[in-house]
Amino acid sequence: MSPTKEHIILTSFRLFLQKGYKEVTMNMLVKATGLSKGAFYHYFENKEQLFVETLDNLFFSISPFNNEMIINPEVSFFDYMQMYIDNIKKMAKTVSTYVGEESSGMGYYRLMLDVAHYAPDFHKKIDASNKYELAFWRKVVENGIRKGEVKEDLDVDILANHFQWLQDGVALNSIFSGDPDGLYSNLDKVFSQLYKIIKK
Amino acid sequence: MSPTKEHIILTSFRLFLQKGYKEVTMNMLVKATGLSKGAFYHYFENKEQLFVETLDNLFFSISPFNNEMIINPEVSFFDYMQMYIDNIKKMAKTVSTYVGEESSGMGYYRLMLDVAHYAPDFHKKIDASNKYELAFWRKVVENGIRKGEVKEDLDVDILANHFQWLQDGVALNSIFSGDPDGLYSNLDKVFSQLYKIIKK
DNA sequence: AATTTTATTCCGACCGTTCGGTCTGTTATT
DNA sequence: AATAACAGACCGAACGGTCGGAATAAAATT
Repeated sequence: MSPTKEHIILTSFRLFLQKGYKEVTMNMLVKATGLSKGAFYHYFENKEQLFVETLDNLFFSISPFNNEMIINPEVSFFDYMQMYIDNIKKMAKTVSTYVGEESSGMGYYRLMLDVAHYAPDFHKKIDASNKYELAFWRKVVENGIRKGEVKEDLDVDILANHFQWLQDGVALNSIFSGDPDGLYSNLDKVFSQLYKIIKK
Repeated sequence: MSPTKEHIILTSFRLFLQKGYKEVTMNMLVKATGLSKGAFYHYFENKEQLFVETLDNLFFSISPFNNEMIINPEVSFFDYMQMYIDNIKKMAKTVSTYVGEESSGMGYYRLMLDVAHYAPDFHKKIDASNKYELAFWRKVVENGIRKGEVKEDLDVDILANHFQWLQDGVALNSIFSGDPDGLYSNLDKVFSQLYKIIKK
């Protein structure tokens, strides 16, 4: 990909993440990139395609999962929990790298809503990502039960969902309360206590 | 308040809830109300003030709490949990009454983001509402512990937050997955299992 | 009670601005 | 010489908002 195009995409992503699709105008993008209208419409058909291509390149690369997250039967439930929190932390760092300092994580949710509205196809990708995350928790829970670390009279699906939902809720709340750092400490606290009561 | 103004506010709220602030144009509102530009700008200074006033009248009246939710020491933790779920259900029903059928609950979150952006003062109200909800859970948990229904070696604050975050996470997920009814069943499942493990 | 005056409510054509997008021309690359 | 990479003036449409006036209701005067 041409360096100019890459520059456009990165700058656009930053702005979309800060303000959302509708709030970002082409002239803002032109100004922010230091380029011209001509350059934009040379590389992209229209604003919507630019948005979609931007998402395709960067939005879905932000994921709390990496290669280390592949399930290893040796690793304990507790360690996976910590690993998960670390990855959330990394992901948040990645987002704030793109977005600079402003707008905290609010833009991330805004963008998810825009995705649902302007690029309904990507909605499936978000769905798939959620499914993947759920499958992760499912395996971790199963593993924990098999190893005798976690109580066995618990419904695996519900507990897997429990962790995922809890993470979503904490993230949502830390974003809306404007306390991005609360995400980690709160996640740590509530996960630890939950672990304490599901531990055999 | 004049019936016309009330009509404007209700119609506007419906549309804002469906599409978000920027996506709703004055002409759409004019058409939807069956009135005219003149009528709008007779009652409101500009679009933003209309938005703010609409929120003030309707958005903040939607709350999962009503008079029955005042803490009664006689009521068990379990019953409060059920009551809470019922109120969530009622709240969702209220929203869908306003919004008609479309747009599910996605619009609710979109509107919360718009609130944070266009009416930062209301951000405090959302905060206050969260604090209130948290205080509710806190009392319920304390009461549950005092009555010997809930394990006493649990941190009250964390557990109170736990329930609230969990609710947020389930709501967020059911909205994004486009399964509004999943909210109730999932909430029921995960709350029940959580209850099982915090029960003395 | 009838009539005039005043104020309110509402209409819709219209305004300036901004939006996404186009098009012609210039510069750099091959 | 030909093509790709940009620049930026420009366009029609749509935006939020204005304004003079018509319709209606309320108050005042006769």
